[in-house]
Amino acid sequence: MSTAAPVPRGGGRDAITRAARESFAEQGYHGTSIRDIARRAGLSLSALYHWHTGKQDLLVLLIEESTAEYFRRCEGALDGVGDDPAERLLALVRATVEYRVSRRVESTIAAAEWRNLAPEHRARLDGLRESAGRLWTEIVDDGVARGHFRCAHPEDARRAIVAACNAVAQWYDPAGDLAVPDLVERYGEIALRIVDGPR
Amino acid sequence: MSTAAPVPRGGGRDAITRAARESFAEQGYHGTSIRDIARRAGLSLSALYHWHTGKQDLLVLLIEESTAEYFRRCEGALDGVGDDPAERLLALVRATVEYRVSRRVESTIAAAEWRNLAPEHRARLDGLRESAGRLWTEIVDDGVARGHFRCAHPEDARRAIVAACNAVAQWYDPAGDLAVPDLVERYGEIALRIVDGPR
Amino acid sequence: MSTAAPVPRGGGRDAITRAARESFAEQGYHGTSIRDIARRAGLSLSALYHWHTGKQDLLVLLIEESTAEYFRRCEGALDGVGDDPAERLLALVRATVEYRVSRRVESTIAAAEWRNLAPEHRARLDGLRESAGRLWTEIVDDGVARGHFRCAHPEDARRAIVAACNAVAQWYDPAGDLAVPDLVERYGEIALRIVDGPR
Amino acid sequence: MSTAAPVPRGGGRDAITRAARESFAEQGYHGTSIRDIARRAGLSLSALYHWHTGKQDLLVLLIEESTAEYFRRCEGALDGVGDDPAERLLALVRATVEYRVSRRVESTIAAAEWRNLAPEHRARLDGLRESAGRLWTEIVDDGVARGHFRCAHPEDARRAIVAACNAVAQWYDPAGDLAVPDLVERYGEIALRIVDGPR
DNA sequence: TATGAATGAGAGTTCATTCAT
DNA sequence: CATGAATGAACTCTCATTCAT
Repeated sequence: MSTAAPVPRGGGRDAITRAARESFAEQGYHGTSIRDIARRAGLSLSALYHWHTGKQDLLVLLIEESTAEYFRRCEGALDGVGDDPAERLLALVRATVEYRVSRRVESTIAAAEWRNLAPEHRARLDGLRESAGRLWTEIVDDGVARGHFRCAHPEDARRAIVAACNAVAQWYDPAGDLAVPDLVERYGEIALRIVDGPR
Repeated sequence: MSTAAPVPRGGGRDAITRAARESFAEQGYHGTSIRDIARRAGLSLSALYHWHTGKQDLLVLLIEESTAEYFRRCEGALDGVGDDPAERLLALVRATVEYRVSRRVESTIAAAEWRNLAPEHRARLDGLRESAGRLWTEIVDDGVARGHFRCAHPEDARRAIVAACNAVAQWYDPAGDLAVPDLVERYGEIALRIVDGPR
Repeated sequence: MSTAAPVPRGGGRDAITRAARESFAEQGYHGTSIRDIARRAGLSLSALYHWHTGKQDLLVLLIEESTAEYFRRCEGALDGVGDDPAERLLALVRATVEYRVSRRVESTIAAAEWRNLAPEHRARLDGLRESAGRLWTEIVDDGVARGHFRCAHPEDARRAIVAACNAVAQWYDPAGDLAVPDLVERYGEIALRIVDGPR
Repeated sequence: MSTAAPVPRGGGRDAITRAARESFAEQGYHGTSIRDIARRAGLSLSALYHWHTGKQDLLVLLIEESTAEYFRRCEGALDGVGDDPAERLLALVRATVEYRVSRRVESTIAAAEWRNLAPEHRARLDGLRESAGRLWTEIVDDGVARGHFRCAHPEDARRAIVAACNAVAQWYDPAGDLAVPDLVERYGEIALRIVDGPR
């Protein structure tokens, strides 16, 4: 099902994170044993401990890296556009959808296994998560305030948009016919409809 | 954190399912030990096995019951309305949102732990799940076909609506200010916007 | 595989010993759970404890009863014959073979599960067992002393005869063609050959 | 009662099989817990699982190895002699008796715990067992056919001989006065008497 | 008589992890 | 860099048994 190929010299670290990524995604954090990961990576248990301090370490690694990337993508996307709410909303939709399809596995792990982060790590990452959340709120609120968006319940509009974008990871098939830019456009359209913005 | 009250004689079965419900929701299926459940239920480990055949049994029980209820609610809701697509869509939104908030815990467990159902049970329940999914598809497709809905990508519209409704379970607070009928109205409005239907 | 028929009133006790007999024979003492027995008897666990004090009780019952019967049979057989060693040997062979085929199951249990008797019970039954053993020794020794049997190693002759007779329980099929009297005659012949007695 | 000496590093495997051997022999398969085995081996429970896949594995190991050895011994013994039935019978008696006393413990386990082999393993080993059984049958039948043996019921003769030889494991004391070659001679004599062969 | 409910101890097995080499 | 050997705690589940009714 995976990397049965011999691990290239020095490639141990990568092989392990890759194996952890797949295992956590398929069976969940608690459903995955550290032996599953080692086996999948084609390495010994001890090799795993040579590179990582433990199972939790692997989870943090995967979630932290991909969550940080999401945040960077969001900020980058917003940097590139003006202050028009619709434009900004579309930028955020694009960043989210692209992230969700390009980092399908990690983003799903992040969503499902967040609660299994050790408190110390969760606390730290909660900050990032909320920052990203605030970006959406600011944009929607601003759009409503300036009359670009017409929605009676901006909070719900925001939640609906985010939920719709996130759900993409659950069904999108990178090998299928639908190209990412088209996907982005579709969900931009949906987002604008939800806030009844200009189309 | 829970049922510290002594379990009345013969009340074991309920105490256990209740405890399982809470534990699975908080820590996930694999993250919950049956000792956790027994402790939470205020019973011995063996009592748990007196009432149930095992951990899997408890999971199936919770998921099956609530999934079946969801399906019943959907059909009931559609039975009560005519064949107008918008009306039918609103009925389904109402059934879904009401289910998601009234069975918040079980529905979340169902979503998160579906993969942990033993193959035999999953196979059986997959049927129910798909049937419910079809209800959405039929309505959206019909609305589009008859010109009541204007959306270029009905599949995505459907997914967005479902995702938005489902997400309600993650944040809605039954003890808060927002009443369920209002909640239903808000998400009905959002759904109609997504399909660009009559409002 | 067994008594699925409803248990006749008051027949509880018998149903249970019968079920224990079968279960111990098929799966051994430790391999049999008391629930197996109750299920096989078509009774509740509690009914079992109503009639017996526990699992050990059932084992003792079966072994003791059948061991005592064997001893009685042996003594009875010897009572009926004179003091000719060959005659006496044949009587003992007959008693043993008849016992082994008529109480096939219990005698096998006795042989296999003797070590699982609680020390108190084992001590008591060891006496019976040895008494029976002595009967063989006396006869063989007497036969040798009086010149009726010609064997250099009477101990081994005795062991060989006993082993051969006992083994009958492992293969004899009561429903088969071979009648018990014929069987007895065959093993009588074998026994006489082993001690090189008159034939 | 056993190996109290600290287990030398890397000597785990042997210590465990030795402990299993003793425990199974003394208390039976079901009567032995793997904790018993680990304790007796002077190792932790987990060490046991490091070397073996489970309790069944240990049973198979012991039975398979010793059953195979018995078969090898039989064939070896027959290879070394001509086609005279009496000679061949004596060879088989020797192989059996020697095996039974040199592998007293394992051979007893094999006899008592055969039914506890998982079906897959039992099926495989049943083959070996039957092959060994056929060796006896062929010899006795041949002896009768050629007039070297005079017995009316060769099947029973064969069973009696085998039972007598096997029983040796139950009482023979390697530390006692009786040397194995003498023992072999005694049972050879008994076997020849049973078939009424040339002495 | 007979039952259903409940239990504490222990079953076999797997867990994440450590350590000497 | 990497391994094989070993561990203690925890896992799911079954055991023989008891007790209130």
